[in-house]
Amino acid sequence: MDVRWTDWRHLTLADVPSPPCLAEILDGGQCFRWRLVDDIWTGVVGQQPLQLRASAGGVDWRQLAGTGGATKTLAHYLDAEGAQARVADALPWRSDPALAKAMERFRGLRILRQEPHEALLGFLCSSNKQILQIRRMVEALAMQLGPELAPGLHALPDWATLAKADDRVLKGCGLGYRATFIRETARALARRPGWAEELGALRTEGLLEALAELPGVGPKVAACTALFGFGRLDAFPVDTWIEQILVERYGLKGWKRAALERFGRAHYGDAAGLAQQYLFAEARDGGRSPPSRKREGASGKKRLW
DNA sequence: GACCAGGTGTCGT
DNA sequence: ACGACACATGGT
Repeated sequence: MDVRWTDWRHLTLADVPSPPCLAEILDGGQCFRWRLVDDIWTGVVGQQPLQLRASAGGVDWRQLAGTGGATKTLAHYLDAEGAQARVADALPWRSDPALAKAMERFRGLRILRQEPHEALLGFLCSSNKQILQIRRMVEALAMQLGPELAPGLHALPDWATLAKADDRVLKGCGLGYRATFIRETARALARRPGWAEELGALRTEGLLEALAELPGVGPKVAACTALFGFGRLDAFPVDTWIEQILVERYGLKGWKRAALERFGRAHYGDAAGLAQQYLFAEARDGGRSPPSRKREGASGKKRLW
């Protein structure tokens, strides 16, 4: 349990997130690899264990003692130079009060630059599950099948490992019926190690179609993988939360998810996925009751982060 | 115990 | 093409 870390270093961020916003970035449901203990975030970026904490002007961070520098990795992962802040300004917030409110409340929110592998694996676990449960599944997969990088800190398993994994081990990770999705997708991708580069060469529309050919990948998981794993800011995942907020704020009752996805991409434009992230954070913020078909329970007051 | 969860696959019309 | 339902598991 004894992990040796370097001294803290500072990373300046172009658009500084507040501590709650940093929590939303790291643990709001776009990524499932970070956990918070005593104001310090611990996670794994690719093959690199890292720790983060909020800091004036950016974040403080450190890595395992004796490992190669991770400055560039982290700067890219967090979009330190602020590419997203610039495209965010092109979103239609001037004419869209709902979006403007969310962008103001979550200033500094950003899409993490995850690897395609991590995003796909994480969102293969996501169907019909709460974010907390997804994080536990991904953590279990790492602990059970991923290479150990430091005591208690594991990378995610690769597709070849997942393809060969004992069914009982997968089920033991709490995957439920998703174990089949993961095993079958792993079998398909283990045979082509260059899958991410191949798919990455496609335009977003083609990327979404290609991803959706994988078992367990429908429109929503494909959009999340494109957005979070391939950096396609024009991808627009529509889940229960986004569906609710679009229906509520734009009067789109009765619209189907495919139609809502088209609406989102048309209305928000090239950075629709970033707009989605603001709306998602807003929808889940403040212990609002989840989008329920039946009741608006007045008792649902828990913070998920 | 019933109901729900950042959906998807598979059936019926 | 669209709607309904099952799906494993864990939490409330």
